[in-house]
Amino acid sequence: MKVSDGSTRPPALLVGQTYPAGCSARIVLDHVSSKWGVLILLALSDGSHRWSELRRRTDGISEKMLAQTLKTLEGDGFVRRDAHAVIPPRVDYSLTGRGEEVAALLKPLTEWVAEHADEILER
Amino acid sequence: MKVSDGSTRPPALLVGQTYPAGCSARIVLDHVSSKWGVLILLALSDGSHRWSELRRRTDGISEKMLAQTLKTLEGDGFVRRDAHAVIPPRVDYSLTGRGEEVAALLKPLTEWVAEHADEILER
DNA sequence: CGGGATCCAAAAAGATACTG
DNA sequence: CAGTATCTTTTTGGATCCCG
Repeated sequence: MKVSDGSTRPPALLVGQTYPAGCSARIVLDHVSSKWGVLILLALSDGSHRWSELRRRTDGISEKMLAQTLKTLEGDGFVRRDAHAVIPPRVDYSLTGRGEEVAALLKPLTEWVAEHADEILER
Repeated sequence: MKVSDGSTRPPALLVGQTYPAGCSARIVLDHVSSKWGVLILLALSDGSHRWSELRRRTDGISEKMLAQTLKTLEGDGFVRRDAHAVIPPRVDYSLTGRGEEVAALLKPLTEWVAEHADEILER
């Protein structure tokens, strides 16, 4: 008899490992802790922003990566997208409740890094 | 008269932005929050481990990326490398004080993600 | 065992042009 | 303005060989 639940993903925890490759935690962690994911979650942590604002605030990001990262974060339910039917178009992005939760956890990390970065890189 | 301090890196903060591209905070943040950086800091947060252990614990990592990530984290002063002059060679990796600090900040994030990942990805 | 060096294939990121 | 489509460049990863 088959006991598989049909999932193709590895379990969340294996003894002696951090997380198995391809497990759900690794997938979501990659989204959240990705180079641009962190910065966008951070940029949205002080409220709603438009596409063009996010592009400026997230210095150095390409349009492609902004679109891609926003879609990923929206797909994970971290970011809400509000498109207004006006001309010229206006789209606002903001954090969901779930997004606020991770952003709150991200914040201490980024603050610690910002405080110590110069010291870390000197030499 | 020139007032530059000789640094080629942007300042740590600019109004209306998260962090400027290429600034020290962004550089260190990329190291810490990188796909493998997070997992290795996490793997070391419960104590010292050997190369081969880290390779197994960090499921899916290649030798190349393990070496590269360890060097980066060592260069940033997050990881300490202890090579014992024995045959066969034995090298232990552990967190420095600074490494413990970031790992402590990383932990709540990874735990939150591990707890919610399945729910986030379902559908 | 714990790597470093090299070469190649694949994937991710970036730049740019174009569109509703 | 807010993207999409396309092309190029960079980064990553795997495999292999070598060495102390």
